[in-house]
Amino acid sequence: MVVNKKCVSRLSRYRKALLRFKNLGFVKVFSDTLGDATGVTPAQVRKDFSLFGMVGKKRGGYEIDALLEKMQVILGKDQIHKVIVVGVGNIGRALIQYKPFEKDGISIAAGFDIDPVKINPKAQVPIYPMQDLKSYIRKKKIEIAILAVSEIAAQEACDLLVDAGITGILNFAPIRLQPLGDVEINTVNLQMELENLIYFTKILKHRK
Amino acid sequence: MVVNKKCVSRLSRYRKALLRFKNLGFVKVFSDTLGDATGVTPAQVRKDFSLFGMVGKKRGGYEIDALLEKMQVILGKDQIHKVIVVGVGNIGRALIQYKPFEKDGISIAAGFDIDPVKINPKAQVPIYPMQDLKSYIRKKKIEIAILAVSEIAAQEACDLLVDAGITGILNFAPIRLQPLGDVEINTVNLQMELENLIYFTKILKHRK
DNA sequence: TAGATTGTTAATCGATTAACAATC
DNA sequence: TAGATTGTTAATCGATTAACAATC
Repeated sequence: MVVNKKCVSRLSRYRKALLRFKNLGFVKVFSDTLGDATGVTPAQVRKDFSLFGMVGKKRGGYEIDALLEKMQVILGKDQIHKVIVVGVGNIGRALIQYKPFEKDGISIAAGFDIDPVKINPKAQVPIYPMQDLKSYIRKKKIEIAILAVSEIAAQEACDLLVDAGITGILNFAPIRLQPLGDVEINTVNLQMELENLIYFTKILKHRK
Repeated sequence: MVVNKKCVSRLSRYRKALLRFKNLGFVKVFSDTLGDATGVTPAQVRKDFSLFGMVGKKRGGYEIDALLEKMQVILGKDQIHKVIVVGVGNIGRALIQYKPFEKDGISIAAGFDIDPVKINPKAQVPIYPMQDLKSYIRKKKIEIAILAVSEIAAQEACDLLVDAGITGILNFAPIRLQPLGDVEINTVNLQMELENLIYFTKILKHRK
């Protein structure tokens, strides 16, 4: 079982490129071709594939359909994943309305917020009060939550989510969450990303 | 000159923790304390500091104020950075309104979009048509852009930005941009992040 | 002084890449 | 068959950690 995050991310990238190839009418790819398309060395492609148990034919390359089918299963693309959004501020609202998720098999099932003004159970994506969070997660068997609350509220919300049985959190609060239970957390720290860019931009300038 | 991305990200983290310590009235920290607070080994803290030329006193630890001052300069916190947002869809709009940027010295100066309906030069953060992009960047000496257009429009928009002189791009389109010139690109791929969570969530379940 | 903490060097670890035998 | 490409092993690379001498 592959537990390397980068490796799994590359798998997503391969998959996307393969779908493109398939659309163009291709049936097979070589590690070389796919590497080119994804910015990865051919050796890396072959290594990754063998790690995930995807085999090709010496000299014949890899069959695109076979690869896609296997990836489908590995990445859980064989079913639609229901995700909730906790915190319906700017970011939360944007993600609730974010279209591209749909075609990726990700469906935003509901939003949650403490602010009574934001509650709207009748909306296309219903927004419920935080009190309903736990029962909703349990009833609908939600596993993944997007956490888009403020920095100060994030840890508490995280604890609630874990307690309710959430096992994956995409966190937009600019802090390192310290989970109480067994949960996978990916953090998108926008400030840090920009800070990073500012730093490297400065370096670029100095190099000239 | 440190060109390691992870290392710079840690610097952001240290800075944040140090601000917290300072607020609590602390004057010095040890690599041990700071490591604890940021989830980094003390050795890593010291290594990072020495890489950035920040020194402490043997036995005395590091002076918080001195560290912060140095970090301020390294991370460009001594000035306000004007950033533009290209693509005023769900994500773009959310980022334009995202409050926490302000206290981080990041100011969203303007938005740009091709859709005439979205243009609004009178708004608090004015939204201009794409035609004005290049002249705006040049005139206002913008260095960093947030790219929040659709996947199909992203590469072209990227080229425009680079041509106009942008040196840092925070990209939200789920593709690997292939820049024409010298530009630093950080990509936030939301689909991939969720896909990743789905994968690891599945693993967690199987382990039980 | 004795003790604690830095700063740096060396060791370790993990991930990527190169190389090449196996084989289609 | 000759040639090309996989699959895997070994080499390389880079980043993290451990260790410890220097020193406050």
